[in-house]
Amino acid sequence: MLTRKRIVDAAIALVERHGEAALSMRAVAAELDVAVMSLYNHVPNKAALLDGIAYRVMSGLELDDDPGVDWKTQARTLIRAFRRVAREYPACMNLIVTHSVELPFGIKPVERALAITDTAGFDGPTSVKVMRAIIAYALGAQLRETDMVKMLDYLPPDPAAAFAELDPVKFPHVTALAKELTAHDPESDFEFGLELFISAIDALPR
Amino acid sequence: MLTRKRIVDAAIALVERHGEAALSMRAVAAELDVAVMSLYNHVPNKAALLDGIAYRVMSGLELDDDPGVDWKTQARTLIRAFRRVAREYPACMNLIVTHSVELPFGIKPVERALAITDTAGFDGPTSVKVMRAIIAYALGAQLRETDMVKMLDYLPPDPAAAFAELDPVKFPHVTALAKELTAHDPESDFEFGLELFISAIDALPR
DNA sequence: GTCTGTGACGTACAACGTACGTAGAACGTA
DNA sequence: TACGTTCTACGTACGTTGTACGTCACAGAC
Repeated sequence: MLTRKRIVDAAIALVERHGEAALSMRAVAAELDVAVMSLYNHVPNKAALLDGIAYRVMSGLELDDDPGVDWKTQARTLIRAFRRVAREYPACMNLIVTHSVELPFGIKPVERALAITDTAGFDGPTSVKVMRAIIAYALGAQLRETDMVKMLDYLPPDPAAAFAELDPVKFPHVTALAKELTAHDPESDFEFGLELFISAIDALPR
Repeated sequence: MLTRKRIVDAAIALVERHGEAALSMRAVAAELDVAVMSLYNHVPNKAALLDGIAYRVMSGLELDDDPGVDWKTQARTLIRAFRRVAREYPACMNLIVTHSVELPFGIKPVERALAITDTAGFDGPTSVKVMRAIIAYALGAQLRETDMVKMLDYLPPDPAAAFAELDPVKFPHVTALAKELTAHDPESDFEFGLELFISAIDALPR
């Protein structure tokens, strides 16, 4: 029996295995060993399938509310939950952020974030701005990461050498930091920015 | 005479007028009143055309180096230069960030950013991390902004009402902040996050 | 004149999303 | 058992996309 759930599952598996470009209705149908048009009995169109992927993936967000700890720990936990999902479905997450499907986040995470900023002591308008800044950072970090991967794919076998070959007079810092610029530890990069953000929020006047 | 420059110009105009989805080789050819395949004498394929768009748009970045002011002002100026470009070519910028074309930024802005963090007194590795965090934020803010626009398009005529109709018991903060959540002032949102970031960087140990 | 590019173009093809019509299976009702 | 209804899987077909390939007109060198 064909089912919307089975279709979305197959689509997710397909995207994770062969990338976003491989996601076509025909490919999904082949994956499930059915005819293409059979899919349309359960999914109105491809955009809806993307929405289904986004919803399914985002549903994996673990929003365990532990009101015993301080707001900073709560905030870190929430953001890292997002990161965990992104690590579990990297290709799908990339698809979600770049296609801005439906509400990019559900409402539950938003509620959770606003609850956290509330316990941190901020008024409503400030809470919304803080949340938006964090969302922007999380989305952007995700984007930058896939950019980085793509860049390293394109670049010659030794990217650091390519950087170092630039004119050191015109690009003194880039050439000097060639090693750091091509090294790539997404997790520590992300954590660095996250702590930066949280400390800045902490320093904000109430 | 058909020219790569004319092709890229036409493509940019087309994207800004009718959106990314309207960018097809055939549409560009029609815009220039030439046959489709003539384009391929100057552009190897569509991906290269996207790269051309990205390069052209990003070249509009004004990187006026004014070493008289403190690093915070320099940083603000650099980031706002990016914002200015994004405001001038919103649709193209959206295309660039979502398709992560080529080097997402050129090398010159990177050099400039590292120079700024250098004068701020950070060592190399820290400078790279700081720069990456800022890039992530700038990219994400851009993304979040177009998401927001799309969301407001989809939502019913009065989005605030839709938010407010949610169950106030399950979503107390969202319903209470319905007005702030649907209000949308990209510039002030962006500036808020930017100042947050800069103050956090300022507070960082050297 | 002839030769050699070079760039504009037409045709053609594979892959895509999907509108539409059909056929068969499952089921309640008589 | 017979019949009508509903649901779902499917085949065919169309328009649109990127682009490989071959052709053809024209410009400049000799």
